[in-house]
Amino acid sequence: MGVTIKDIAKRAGVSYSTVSKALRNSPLVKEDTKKKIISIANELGYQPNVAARSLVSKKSWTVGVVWPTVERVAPSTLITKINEELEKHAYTTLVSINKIDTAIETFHRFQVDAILVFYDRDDIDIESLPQHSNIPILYYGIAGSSPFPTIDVNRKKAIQLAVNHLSELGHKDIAYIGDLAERDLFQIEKVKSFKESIQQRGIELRQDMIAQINGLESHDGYLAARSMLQKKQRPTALISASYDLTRGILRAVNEAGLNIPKDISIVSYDNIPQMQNLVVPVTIVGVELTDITKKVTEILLQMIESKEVPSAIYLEPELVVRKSSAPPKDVL
Amino acid sequence: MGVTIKDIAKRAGVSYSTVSKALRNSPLVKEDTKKKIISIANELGYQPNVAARSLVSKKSWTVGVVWPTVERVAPSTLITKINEELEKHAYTTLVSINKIDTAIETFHRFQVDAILVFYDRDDIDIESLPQHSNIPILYYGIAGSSPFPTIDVNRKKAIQLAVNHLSELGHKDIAYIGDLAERDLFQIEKVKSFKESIQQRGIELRQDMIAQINGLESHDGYLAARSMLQKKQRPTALISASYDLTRGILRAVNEAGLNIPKDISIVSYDNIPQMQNLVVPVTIVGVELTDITKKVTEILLQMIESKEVPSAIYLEPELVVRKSSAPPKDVL
DNA sequence: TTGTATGCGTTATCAG
DNA sequence: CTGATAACGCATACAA
Repeated sequence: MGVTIKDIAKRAGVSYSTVSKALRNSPLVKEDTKKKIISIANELGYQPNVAARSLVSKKSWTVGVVWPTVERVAPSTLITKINEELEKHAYTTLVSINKIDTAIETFHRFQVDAILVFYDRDDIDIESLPQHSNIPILYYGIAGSSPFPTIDVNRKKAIQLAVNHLSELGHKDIAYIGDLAERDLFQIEKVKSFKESIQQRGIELRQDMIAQINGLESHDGYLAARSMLQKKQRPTALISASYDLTRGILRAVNEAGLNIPKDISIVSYDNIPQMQNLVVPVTIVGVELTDITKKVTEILLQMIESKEVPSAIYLEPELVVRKSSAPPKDVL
Repeated sequence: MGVTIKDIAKRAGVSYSTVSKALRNSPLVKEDTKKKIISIANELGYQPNVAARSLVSKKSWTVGVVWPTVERVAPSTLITKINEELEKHAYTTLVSINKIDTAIETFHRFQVDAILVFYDRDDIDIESLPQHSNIPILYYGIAGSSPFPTIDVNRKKAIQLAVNHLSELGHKDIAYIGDLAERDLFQIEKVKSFKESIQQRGIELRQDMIAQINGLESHDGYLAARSMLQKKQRPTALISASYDLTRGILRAVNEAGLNIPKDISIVSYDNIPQMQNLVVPVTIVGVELTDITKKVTEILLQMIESKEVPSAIYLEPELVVRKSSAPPKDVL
């Protein structure tokens, strides 16, 4: 059996309520007694029983993260960072990889203080979700796609920034390389935004400027870019949907003997530091990772304190211009 | 506040102890009463409070999984499967992505029934781990590298099988493609076994037959294979350390215009179904995924029932010969 | 400054 | 079959 405050009390020759106070660092306990109790607790390897504690205090100091698509790499960095951030505020995070409804159920049973849901597929059965949960639930995804408050990094706006940037430089033949096959809301959102933005700039939308690929791995980007570059009317600029794709694209461009940005410009989604360290520092659009984690943590804490939060929180993406984008040849 | 059995009792006009029994499907409650109570519970959206339950019954029906290296893709499928398997036995699994010692601490506070630790780095501070835990801990890794009982899929043996298979076919120039840069125990173990096995077969160990690569992505395998194939004394067989690497290797071989298995044989680690669906069905070594998940679950359940388990459980890898391996040309 | 008593939601034991 | 009641480990209002 685990060691309890009663065991400590016995050893210290005090009542167990004094132990409880001492361990919670209450000012109502003499320093000497406190020290003694704490040292005994450490000696015995005491771990407070969450069950008992949260039963009485109705707080578990735990945030549940719902992450049914573990296989996807993208959110893992994000989750790691959010975990670190929450730790600073004394919260522990626990992850469930079950499907969304059972995961939420589990976290209810565990009485976590808040739930963060990651989900990017379009196959959620909204009906099956608890319509009013007594535990606050925050969604990370696309505003409006779920009944919960949602943090949206505004992929729509990000792609728009990319298109506008290239268009302002004078590009007319802009291609988009991103996954179309997956039933992935984030990818769908980005392609949609590409089409809209192109038309808003008064550029004719050519279907062959949208790559047909089936994955988000580096190699998928490579293949897509290669076939793009072989076209008779080759694009003068490429927009990539992710870091991994960009790496592949860079390889294809290199193999084709083209110069970036002289022969072709590249703008990539994903605002992460690694983008600077590629063969050519790449122009990027997106919300900075630390901005996301900070915001997510902030909102979660607000929800826990039962403050009102808006139903949609948009994070503003930025455009960071680097060496990979420049005016096209004919404009120079 | 959440709804409790007392709320249900009030609505049903019975005592809350009757409700408790009814919900646990006790035979001591009349069917009618039971039905009524259950329907009220559903109506109210009742969720049993794990805190209270595990406080009295000393069982949380939960297994904690320690997985500090979320960014690594490899274990994710495994964890998903283990989760499914445990579900069949009424257990919930919760994942912690914290570092190993704090994760174990957390799970202690949550009083989970067992802890499964995934860790493949060599930088664990064994001293910092609880030396005797009242909660059973199972390690997934390399036997002997931790103080806990360990499930070991015997990578050593697997690579040996690969080497022997190729050697028996008549190959002498066998190269190994796997990551050497990472401080990853699994990779280290495999390279080590390659060297030993080669020598055991009386083949001279050439250092240039071990690829120097820095990652486990498909593209890393591609690059490594390409440079291998350009050597003056080209290997007649390649052993790959993982599925992803193999995909890259296949591409490189194809580009070089070589035929598998006529010009070169391929044997890959990772016993997963996808291996059959590559351009050439690939000969593989390793323990089948389902064998691993079944075994892990079995051992976990045994530990929970406080049965003794051996300190090292080796899972026997198998060799599945497919189209990608054949005798070298000179032997034909 | 310390100790006593109560209750959190549930299960389990015992009496009705 | 059903209903009191004790106990699980802890925090806290209150008493000493």
